[in-house]
This record gives sequence, C-alpha cells and structure tokens, in this order.
Amino acid sequence: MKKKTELSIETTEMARVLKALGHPVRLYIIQKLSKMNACCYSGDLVDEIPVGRSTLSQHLKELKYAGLIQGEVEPPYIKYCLNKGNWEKARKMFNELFTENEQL
Amino acid sequence: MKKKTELSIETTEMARVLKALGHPVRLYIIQKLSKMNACCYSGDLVDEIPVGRSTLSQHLKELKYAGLIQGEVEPPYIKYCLNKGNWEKARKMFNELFTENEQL
DNA sequence: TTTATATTTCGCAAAATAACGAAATGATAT
DNA sequence: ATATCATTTCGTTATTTTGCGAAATATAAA
Repeated sequence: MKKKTELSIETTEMARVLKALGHPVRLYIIQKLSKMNACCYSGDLVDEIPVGRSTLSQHLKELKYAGLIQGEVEPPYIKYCLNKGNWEKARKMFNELFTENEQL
Repeated sequence: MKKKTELSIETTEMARVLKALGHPVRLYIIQKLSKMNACCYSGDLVDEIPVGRSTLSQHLKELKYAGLIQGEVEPPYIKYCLNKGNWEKARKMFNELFTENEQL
C-alpha cells in the first residue's frame, strides 16, 4: 500500500473518547461515576479534586461533549451521571482493542 | 471530605496511557500492532498514515515513552512492537474501569 | 426586591501538542 | 571515502489545552 488513506472514522472517534479520558481530573470523575455507579455534583467534586471551580466546570463540559456524562438540572445543583449508552459503547470499543485477532 | 487531596498515582498513570492513545495516529498504530499481533516499521506506517515522517517518528516516540511500544534496532530499520507487559497492565486497568463495583 | 447559592462563561496567560521540512545520525554498500 | 537508506532530532510555527479569577446566569429563600 502506497496510498495515504484517511484514518477511519471509528479510529478517530475512539481517539476522541480516549483523549477525553486522558486527563487525571476527567479520569477521576469517570472512575468515580463508573465504580460507584452513582451521580455527583460539581460542588462535591471541587472538594476532592485539586482544581478550581471554573476549571472543573470546563472538564465536565468536555466529558459531556465527548458523550461520556450527562448533566441533569436539579436546582440549585446540576447532577452529573454517566451516559450509560455511550459508556457501554466505549466498553465494547475497548474490549475490541484488547482482543487480539488476525485481520485488520 | 473537604480536603483537596492529590489525585492518586494510579489515576495519574492511567490518564497518561489514555492520553497517549488519544490521538488518531497513535491509536491506529496501537490498533494495528494489537489486532495483528505483529510488529511494524516506521517506513511501512508512513505509507498508510496521512502524516510526514518526522511527525510519525514523534508519535512513535510518545508511544514508547508511554511504555506502550518498544523499538528494536534492526539496521537499517527499527522494528516496533507492542510492549506486551505494559499492554497487559493496560488491559487490566481498563477492565477495572469498566467493572462496576461499590467501593471507591 | 434583595440576598444567597451553585454553577458556568468570559478573558486571559502559560504551557503543551501537532505538524512540517531541513539537517543530523548511524549503518551499510560502492 | 562517498553515497545511500531509514529514521530521528532540531528549529519553527500554529493550534489546542489547561488553569485561574472575575463576572454572568439561574434559581430559590428572606
């Protein structure tokens, strides 16, 4: 093969998810939501994570944009939970990545 | 908890791996090495991936730094393979991430 | 209506990343 | 000694990311 093809959409999409997870603060949030199978509030997180409120908000926004979490308005709070559907998709992608098979 | 602790080393380390995988070119390389259970040369990759030689080299360096691949000098080539040990570690980390359990 | 509370957006600065081509490296072949 | 080949390093530029505090938003309580 001498042709430079574009990388597949699947690869690009998966890289986007990995990138969203590739920051300690964001990974911590996802670990927490995943492991405890729970939801959380920005105000709780800001006490556990060494980062300011506005920065935390920015990270939550990115996780939301990547489709990994979703926010539910619950005045005066916003409750953040895993996006179960996309999380399951991610699980499958990762599984496939770690499953050795012969074809490309 | 009102104390802002540092994020754990485990989380920080895992984020580093995820970050290394969070770029389409790097993910493509890892997918290839993982799925085909094979090794490859920079010169082969440069024909498949829409990026220049020096840029590709940079990405390989990052994957190496993250411990995901290793290079074996085989003049005049360099043969890149998955770092099996670390790859297995990564697999376990990911598995744990996707395994719901109650404790944090 | 004013006050308080939780969170986000804005504006900015510093740092990191991505990409490129030219030049360097290291090895072999002529 | 010179030429060739695969790859990396260097120097640079453009873009993105990260982080902060101040200001804005939205909602509820006094």
